[in-house]
Amino acid sequence: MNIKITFPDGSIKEFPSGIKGIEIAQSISEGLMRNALAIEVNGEIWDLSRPITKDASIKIFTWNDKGGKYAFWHSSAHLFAEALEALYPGVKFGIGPPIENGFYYDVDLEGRPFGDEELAAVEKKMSELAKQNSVFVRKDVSKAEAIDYFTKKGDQYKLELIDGLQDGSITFYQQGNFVDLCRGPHIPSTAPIKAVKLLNVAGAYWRGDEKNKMLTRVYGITFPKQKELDEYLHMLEEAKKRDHRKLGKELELFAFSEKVGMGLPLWLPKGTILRERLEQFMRKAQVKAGYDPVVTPHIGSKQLYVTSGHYEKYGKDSFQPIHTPDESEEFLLKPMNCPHHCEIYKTKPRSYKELPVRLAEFGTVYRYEQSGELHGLTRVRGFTQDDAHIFCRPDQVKEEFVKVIDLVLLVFKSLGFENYTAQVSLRDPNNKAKYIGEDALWDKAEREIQEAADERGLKTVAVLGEAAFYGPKLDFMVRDALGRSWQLGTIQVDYQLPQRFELEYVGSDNQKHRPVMIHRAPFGSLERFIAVLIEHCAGNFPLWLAPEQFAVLPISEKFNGYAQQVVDKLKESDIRGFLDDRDEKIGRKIRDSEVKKVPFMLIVGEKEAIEGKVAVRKHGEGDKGAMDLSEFVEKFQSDFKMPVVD
RNA sequence: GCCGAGGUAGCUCAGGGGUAGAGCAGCUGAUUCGUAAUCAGCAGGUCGUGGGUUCAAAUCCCAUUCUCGGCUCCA
Repeated sequence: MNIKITFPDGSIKEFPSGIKGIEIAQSISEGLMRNALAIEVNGEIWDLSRPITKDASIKIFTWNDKGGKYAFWHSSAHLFAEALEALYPGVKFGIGPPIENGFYYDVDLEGRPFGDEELAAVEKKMSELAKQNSVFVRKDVSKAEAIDYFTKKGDQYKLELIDGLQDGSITFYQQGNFVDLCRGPHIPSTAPIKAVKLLNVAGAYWRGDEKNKMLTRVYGITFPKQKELDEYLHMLEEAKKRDHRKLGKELELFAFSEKVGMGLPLWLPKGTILRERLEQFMRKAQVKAGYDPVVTPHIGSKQLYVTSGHYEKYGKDSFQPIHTPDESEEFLLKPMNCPHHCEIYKTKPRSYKELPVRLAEFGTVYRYEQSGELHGLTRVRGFTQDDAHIFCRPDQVKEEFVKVIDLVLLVFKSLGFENYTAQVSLRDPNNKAKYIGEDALWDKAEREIQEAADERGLKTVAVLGEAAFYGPKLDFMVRDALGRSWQLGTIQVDYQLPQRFELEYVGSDNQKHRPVMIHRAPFGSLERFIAVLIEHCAGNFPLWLAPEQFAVLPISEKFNGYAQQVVDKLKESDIRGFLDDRDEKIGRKIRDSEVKKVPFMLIVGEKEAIEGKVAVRKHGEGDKGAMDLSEFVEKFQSDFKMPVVD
């Protein structure tokens, strides 16, 4: 009996029933057969050795496909497990999935030490085993068989996994002496795994629950060619050079001090310029968008946060209350600006005619983050949000939300953030106790967010369990140099705080109504935004943001006088820079400014002094030739200016 | 908070029981120079902190703190 196989290009061929993926690959070309790693059959990824018995649409995966890489790395995880078991008999295995770059395996070494030396030994064993070209064999097993096997082996983690599986849908995979509970798919054999690197060891709670035992997670990556591994490792090295913590130190943007306290950044003069430029940019954009700036204190009475619900939710895990000499008073460092803004809203009766009221503040907030969470500027304990709260009528929610989306997109566009993900952060439906408020309002808010995103044609990804405790969010996620994803901009619809603070407005019907609040921060926090910005531009900031836009470099001390005039004139035009009047050769001065990533170097010597010119050199590009100072200013004027805010 | 690895001069790093090292940065002097490092000299550290072992500790042990990689968390 024949079956119909549909190829990705839409063509259909007939094959005998029971044909294997690898045979289909062979029928196309010998080359494809050699490179094939897995096959997609009707949307499911299969082993190449699994017989296909029904009509199917197929796609053959090679190393160039994500599906192919996943199968490759999944098989590599098994190879790792095989090597580990060979060296550490009795080791117990958790889960070992492929990930975006490589794979990991969670293992229980029962206290046996596992460091760099052990890593290297396992790595070596993996390469040895790979060369044996063991075939990955898939085997259907009954639940009883599966339980029996792992009971004998004494692996309680696998037994726990089997417990959650349906009888009849359980498969084992074996290569060499190693058998694993696994749904697959796998590559045909271990031979293609030519280059192996175990990257690091970390702790990970079994099943991601901190109440469970912590297992040892080993991260690794493999490639079909050594060269590809070398390139990957080189790429990692390059990414590390863009790490904002490294550049922040080198470019003197910010610092941390043990004495000040962990997670409390100190902004150095150059970093402060950067920060203030971004702040000015946002202030301008917000004035145009109808926001009113406000300022509120850094602390607030405990009662404020009891009202908002933050105290109940985070009180124990926050900085603890500040006490006054009169013991009856308690104040909290503000972890949020919204309660303060609610109180501003309440300072007078509001009419439906004046809504929406948009209150904006660069509010510095303090949150007690767990010590292990702190990470450069991306996760800190004191940071400044470009916060604002929009108080509007229910019929204005969508329109206001869309306007905020536009503002976030303007920010991202102005700073060249093109690779963001718009994430709709929803409630975890299985854990509603984590959230406050009625279902109906949550559903409404979630619907409004999705509609607003759709209206702007945003491609969104919905993620359950990521909502704030008072409402769903639209989060804009951006990756850092090492591919870690961070939340920057965020927009939230909130029906809860207006209730808790009993916010009201008088409608056209002369009745009291409850406004809706939209929380929003396009940058998110200046700290995190700047961290990601640094990594995006590798410290080469857009000219309008650069802390130092130019350096004037005299050829020798004889021209320091003229050089100073140049500096003064540029400063008059609000262009930032400095004079390098050190007794050094020009090559040295250029090098130092290049290393500091100063956008423009203006070199002045005898010729320039006589002609009243500057020799312009652009960072990373080189000599642009001599020109009048006014010509220089004019030529790059648009770059010096802050992006136009529409 | 949890698991693991680290902390030596301002920075990057060597040294792993026997008098604290290098390069860069800094300071002083010489040099006055044309597009990515001029030369010479000087100075700089209770080896994260606190205990312990030892005749002797940067080095070995314990505790603590901070940093790094993950996990959990993230208003």
